Amino acid sequence: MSVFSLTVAIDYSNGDPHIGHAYEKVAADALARYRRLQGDQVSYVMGTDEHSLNVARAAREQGLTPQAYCDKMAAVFRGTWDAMGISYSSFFQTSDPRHVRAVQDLVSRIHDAGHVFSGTYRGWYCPSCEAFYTEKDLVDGSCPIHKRPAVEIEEENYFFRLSAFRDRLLAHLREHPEFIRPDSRRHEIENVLAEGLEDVSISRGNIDWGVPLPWDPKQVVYVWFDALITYLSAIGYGWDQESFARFWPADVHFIGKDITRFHCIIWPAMLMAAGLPLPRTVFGHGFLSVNGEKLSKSTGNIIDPIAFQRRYGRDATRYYLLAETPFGQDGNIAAESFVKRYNSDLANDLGNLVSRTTALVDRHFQGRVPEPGERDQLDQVAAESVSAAAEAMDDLRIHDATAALWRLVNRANKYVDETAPWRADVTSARRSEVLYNLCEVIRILAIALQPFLVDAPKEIWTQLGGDPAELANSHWGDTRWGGLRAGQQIHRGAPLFQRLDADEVISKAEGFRVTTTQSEEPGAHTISIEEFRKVDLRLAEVLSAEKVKGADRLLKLRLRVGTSEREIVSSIAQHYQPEELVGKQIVVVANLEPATIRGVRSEGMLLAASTSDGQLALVVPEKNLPSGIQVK
RNA sequence: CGCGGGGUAGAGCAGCCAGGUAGCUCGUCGGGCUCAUAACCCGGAGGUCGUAGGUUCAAAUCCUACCCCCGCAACCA
Repeated sequence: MSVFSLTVAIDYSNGDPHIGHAYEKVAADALARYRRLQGDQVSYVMGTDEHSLNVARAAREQGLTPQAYCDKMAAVFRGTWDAMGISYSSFFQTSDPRHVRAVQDLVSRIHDAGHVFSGTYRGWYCPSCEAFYTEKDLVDGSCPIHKRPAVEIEEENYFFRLSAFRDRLLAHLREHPEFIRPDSRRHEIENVLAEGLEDVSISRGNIDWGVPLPWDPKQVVYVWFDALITYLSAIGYGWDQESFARFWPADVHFIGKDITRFHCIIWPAMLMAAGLPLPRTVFGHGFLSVNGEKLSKSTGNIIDPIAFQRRYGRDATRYYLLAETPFGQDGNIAAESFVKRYNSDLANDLGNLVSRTTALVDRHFQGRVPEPGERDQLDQVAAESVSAAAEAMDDLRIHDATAALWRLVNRANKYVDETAPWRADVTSARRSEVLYNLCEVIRILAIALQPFLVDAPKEIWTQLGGDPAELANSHWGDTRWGGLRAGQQIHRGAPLFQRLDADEVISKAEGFRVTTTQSEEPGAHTISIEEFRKVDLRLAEVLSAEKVKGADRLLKLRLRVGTSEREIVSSIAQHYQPEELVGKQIVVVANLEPATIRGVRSEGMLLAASTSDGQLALVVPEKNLPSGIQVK
């Protein structure tokens, strides 16, 4: 028996699961189920990424210990995947003591092998939290708790000598082009490598929520290092050597394209440093949008996969995610495309095929599968369809696999029309072989559809009169023609997929609603009048404006503030032409600590309102007043 | 000149690497069938393949220039 090992990205346990999470899990689930059908022993690993400051904060806000909060969130995620029929074999939390030990073990190996040195780390620090943030944590460059700009600060900690692995990584990519897929992502990584690598910090001080470094417990392992190691710990690294030896290296890591670099550069370098084999393939899949708008954790626009499948069924949810968009490319979710795909593929093609076939068997053969005879080449069509589907799955082209199976569905529907078994002038023998062929096609589909749909295959099998346990134990090879026994009693059932009313789905858009959670209620944190007075807001007049070279978003503005002049840099180049700003009055923060951006000194900051989807408007006085006067 | 992907019927995509009647799904129009979930099957209309040049007997496909979108990187006082 061969082994197949795959993973999905562990989820940041700081928000509810949304359709984007579900997409990756469903795709991986299709692959896992397919490999099991092929007889493999499959490991499918997922989990939650918990050692983040935001997690600790959310726990505090809810009056829970970080661990209690993480367990609660893990239960939410697990519950979602269970409900969707995701057949994971291991769900691992990074707070699991076994994971903590695994991280310490691996980091020690890298350290002992001489790939770690101490150095100075520069990062974003929030004085109010007394803690460092990653860019991932920051909201518009500010601390997510206190909403004030994080300060760039330095700290002594430990570094991983990533730069030393550049040549080996390049060589690996050359020898194993399948290491990064799709190809476009490999090109991206090749370019990054060509430009050279910088060593990366792997620890943080001043944090107590995380994995302590074995050789310096005052520091914790940087969350990314920590998170990646889940791929090892979840399958037994450090606690079940036999399991680990069996399931490592992974065959595939499924990840979102945003984290390609971590998985294609840092992760393999870590493994090289620790003397472990690399995973065969890292697959960076595309992102889903909803009605053309990006899903994003920070703006909180999500579709709840559970609400969606409660309304439309989990097979429809799975099928839509898998068949609508080529895995690897970005996709869009919309009520219009969903209802079309549901009605045409699931209801009209597949469901109706089963319905008309069982109806004919019912009527003409008292519900018993008739005797086989001439196959009319349907056996060949079935074999081609099934093998094309297998080939597509082996190549991780999941949507091609469903398309291949639907070629059989469509051919069978056409066959019904060609043979017209309902007609009175069709001989009983002819009708018998035709309907056997159709039933056999349906049986084959029930087996081959199992990776993609979890409920419909059972229903089809049962309607055909088969034993569900037999289907559960079926093998991909059972799609060979002729497996159906004549005489089997069929049980005509309700339509597999009831057609949806397109107008109703589109107008109500149930389950599609994008819920935008406010990141924070206005006024949640109050400041005193004294604190406000510290901010020196002034009216200023734009004397001149020009683009900052080498930066797409930056404009350099020369301002008159009262009797003095100053320059500020602002990221509004995509919203305003330099010339249209000249002469305008704007509001600036006049006593902001100067900073140098892109080599240009900026003495202050202008006020503008912006939305998450990229609209921006300058704050300007309602009528012109002398520049330099205070705004309050 | 930072790197990469892309611009093909109303929509979404394939074809391009290995030039030679432009294909698929949905929609649309017409027909057939009436077993079936008003489903199924057949046929039609609809494309100067981003623009302009070039190579060639022949270019969506190769070459050059340009325009426009989208990622990544950079940048975000």
